[in-house]
Amino acid sequence: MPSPLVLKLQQRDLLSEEEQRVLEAAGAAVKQFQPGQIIVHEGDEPIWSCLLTKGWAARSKSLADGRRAITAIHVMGDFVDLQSFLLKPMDHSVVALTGCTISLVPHETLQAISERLPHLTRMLWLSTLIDAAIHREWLVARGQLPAAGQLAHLLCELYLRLQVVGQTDGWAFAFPVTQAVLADALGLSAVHVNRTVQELRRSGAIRWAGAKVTIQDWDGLAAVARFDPTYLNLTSRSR
Amino acid sequence: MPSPLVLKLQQRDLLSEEEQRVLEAAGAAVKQFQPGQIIVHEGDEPIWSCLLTKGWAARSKSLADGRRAITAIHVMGDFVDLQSFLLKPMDHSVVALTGCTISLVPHETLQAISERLPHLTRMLWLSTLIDAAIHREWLVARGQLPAAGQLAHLLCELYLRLQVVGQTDGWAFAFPVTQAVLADALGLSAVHVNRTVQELRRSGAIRWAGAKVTIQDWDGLAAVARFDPTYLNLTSRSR
DNA sequence: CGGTGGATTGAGTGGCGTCAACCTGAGTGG
DNA sequence: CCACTCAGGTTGACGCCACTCAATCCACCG
Repeated sequence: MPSPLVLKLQQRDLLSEEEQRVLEAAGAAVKQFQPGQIIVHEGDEPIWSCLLTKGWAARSKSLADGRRAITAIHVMGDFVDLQSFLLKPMDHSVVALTGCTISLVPHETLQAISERLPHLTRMLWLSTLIDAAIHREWLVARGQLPAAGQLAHLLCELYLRLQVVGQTDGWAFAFPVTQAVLADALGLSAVHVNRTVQELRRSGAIRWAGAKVTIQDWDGLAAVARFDPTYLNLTSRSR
Repeated sequence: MPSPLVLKLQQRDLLSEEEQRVLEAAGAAVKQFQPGQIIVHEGDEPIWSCLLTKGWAARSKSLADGRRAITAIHVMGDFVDLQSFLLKPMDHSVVALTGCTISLVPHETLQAISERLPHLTRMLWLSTLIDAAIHREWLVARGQLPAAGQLAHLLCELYLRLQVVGQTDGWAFAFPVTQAVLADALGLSAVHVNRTVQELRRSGAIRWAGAKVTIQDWDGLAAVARFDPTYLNLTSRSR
């Protein structure tokens, strides 16, 4: 059974046996985190990068006045701070949203990959490029969509990303995230997130109870969100 | 005289003679664009990437209803669509904001670099990571700052980026961009951008006449913007 | 059974959007 | 040399989306 990271990359291009082996062996240690715990601190200069193998995490930046902004939500298989290999110091923190299992990949290992395995290097590069594409998409949503559109967009995106790593169940997926977290991710207030969730529920596009979201009307949801999955690069081609 | 791209990368880590030579020789052709002209179309799968050697450009995404969102503003020395080397098809367009000179770098050349020059590859990777860091910073500003803060943030960022490529003149820089473009970049209406510009002028933080912006009070501007330049990675270290 | 985190609801407010008019300067042509 | 045009900047009136504050509900848990 391939790891979720391999699944994710294989979706975009074939990995050789050797590349898969190198990736599976890249983690030097495994660490557990509690919900709310900080996985990587803003300002740090880590000597390894964190591969999220279980749970949900977010990149967050806290402002002087106590507010915080979430700039990315990560799921199983995401290399949450791969960029810290080259980008130092960390300009944001990584927080565990649920209990998390993290595999620590030493920067030495990434350095070695970049020296000896050009194609695998490009695939890792690609995964940071997809992160950037997601950021751009969030920026568009922020500027142009009303709250319901933004929330719908996030749900569409997460559904597809979870599907890639086998974490969906038909049209449903586990979404163990509080509305306060969503507020920080969408740039809305918690109160307004709540009203927006209800709006989507009432429209019949989704069902959302506890930590489980079910998409009842993909087309409707995608229409509200103006969702176009191109940016996720979910097709396999030579890279 | 090194090219602006070399200047930009040298700011982050030393480039060897060979790496500089390769970069300077990477452009296979030069192309001119008029203001408003589209440099790369959304949906295309270019076989080269565009290095902006003169002028201003933006990444933009237009929505069904005719609105457009600008997700990045680029200046001399920026590799505007380096990501199209690995990320296909283009999920957004690149537009010339002024007259532009573009140097076309074939993906073949980038491929060759990635196979033979690991350090230079990491430096190019780095430059896309800085783009992503800028996206994150914009996301934070969008969610957490009022209009004046957002605009101030953009000005602080552009000032530093222009300084790296020698395009500032003391505290002043040329900023040949209409308020309508700014509106699309900040997710505001053109009318509100206008009022916000006036607010910053009145506060004494900047002077802004025609296409020239002068920062009169950096600390004040940075305070309004909650600006912290860490994310631009403007220090040299081994990468 | 009280405590606690999260979801929900209501009332009142304000930042920013829209619409629409007007101003200004640069370029053009008669 | 002036009328005209046009893009971009500026201003005012008015409305709405989303914010804040504050209370209440609910489920779970020690």
